Amino acid sequence: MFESAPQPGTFKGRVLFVVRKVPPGRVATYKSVAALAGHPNAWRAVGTILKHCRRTSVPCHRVVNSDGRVGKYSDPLVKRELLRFEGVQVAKDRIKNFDQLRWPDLP
DNA sequence: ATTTTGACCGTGC
DNA sequence: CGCACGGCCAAAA
Repeated sequence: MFESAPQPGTFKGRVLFVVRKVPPGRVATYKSVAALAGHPNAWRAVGTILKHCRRTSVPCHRVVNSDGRVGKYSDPLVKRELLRFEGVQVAKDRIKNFDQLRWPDLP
């Protein structure tokens, strides 16, 4: 029921820690999360990890694809709704103003 | 332990 | 816009 706290030292733990920091109304990419977690090329693994992560502990709905598409979810419809509820506008599986909503901020 | 799969990314046609 | 390939990492088979 209660998820264990992110274990620092494991890649998984750092990934969850990073995703937790994503502010509401903003979105992060799998690639960025991987980079912040210390493995710049492990974006694919990030997807695998977030899949295991069920709602409630981590806002995994704020992690999207690099090209601005919303990406998969246990229930894609729910993901769009959650984002929309936080003020993120989505049209055709695409995030509007993607570069501006990205977190961390684009250089 | 080895092989396959996948909530991905980038390039190319 | 669409589709095909290659690449990388962790989890599942």
